[in-house]
Amino acid sequence: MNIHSQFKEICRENRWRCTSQRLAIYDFVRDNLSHPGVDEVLGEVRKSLPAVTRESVYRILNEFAQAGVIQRLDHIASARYDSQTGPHGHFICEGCGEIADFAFPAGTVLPGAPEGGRIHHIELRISGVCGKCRGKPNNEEGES
Amino acid sequence: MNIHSQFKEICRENRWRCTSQRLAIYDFVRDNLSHPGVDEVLGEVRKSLPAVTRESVYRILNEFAQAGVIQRLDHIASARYDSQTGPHGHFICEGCGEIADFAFPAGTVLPGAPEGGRIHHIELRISGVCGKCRGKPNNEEGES
DNA sequence: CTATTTGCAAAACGTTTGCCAGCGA
DNA sequence: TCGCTGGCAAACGTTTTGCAAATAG
Repeated sequence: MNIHSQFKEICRENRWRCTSQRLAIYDFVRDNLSHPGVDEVLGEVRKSLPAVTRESVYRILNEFAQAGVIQRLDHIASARYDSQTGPHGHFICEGCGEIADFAFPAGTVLPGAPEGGRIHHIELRISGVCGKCRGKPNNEEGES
Repeated sequence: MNIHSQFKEICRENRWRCTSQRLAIYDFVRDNLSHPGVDEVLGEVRKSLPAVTRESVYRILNEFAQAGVIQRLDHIASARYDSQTGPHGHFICEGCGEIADFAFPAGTVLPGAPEGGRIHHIELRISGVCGKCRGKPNNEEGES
């Protein structure tokens, strides 16, 4: 299955129109391991579609993320501060934004600093929906 | 050692003036496990110092974070997207903003969803300074 | 007394939104 | 044809910055 038909499949699943902008963005983002920002995507996509705007890139990437095709990495909307500076875990609710701490499971092995680098903070970050926010009206989440 | 003298100690270490605003913010943030945002801190601090501004809270919290007294949780400045949606690790350089993937160390135990919640993404996030950014001029980081 | 720090105001920045024309189905 | 979508422009909220007055040392 090539990228184009894979894309059409995804469009059908999500009831999206198969537009050139969506395809170009999907084409660049899919299998891309460089964690691009909006401007990287915009720059690349404009090589084939010069008229594309930043706003559309935002809209489409956010659609992709919401559908689970890709992941958006800035889970926390605005600045939050934590007095615990040592390694621990955070569960971040996408519904209410609440952040809950948890300890690392026993036996967790922490990776070392990359070649020549230095580590400041280690955080096992889990994003999802908390118990309170599931069961609320307008919540897409299934029950199971 | 009480909080006040602990605070004076920290001020001395960082060559800060020991102002009432800094003390009030330190007082609220220190040992606080609720991951407060700027407005939570502002609201609490204004109970004792009604004239404090949001801008000062930002400035002081960011100083604290830079000194390592607390941690700021939104490590990623602007939106970044990742085609890998499964659990993996990210090393985020505070200097250049680059994000590098790494696999979980063998034997890593992933925690389950919290009571009644659902997990969307799992990420072991490490922030620090990469090899390239150390050794650069204007870099506070020591060598060792 | 001096240098730092605050409050104020405004800028800067990234992101989202409303609307109409244009395009896909 | 119909309605989703993209481009445009403008709004929006958060965070940062320049400056003069206030204040700690």
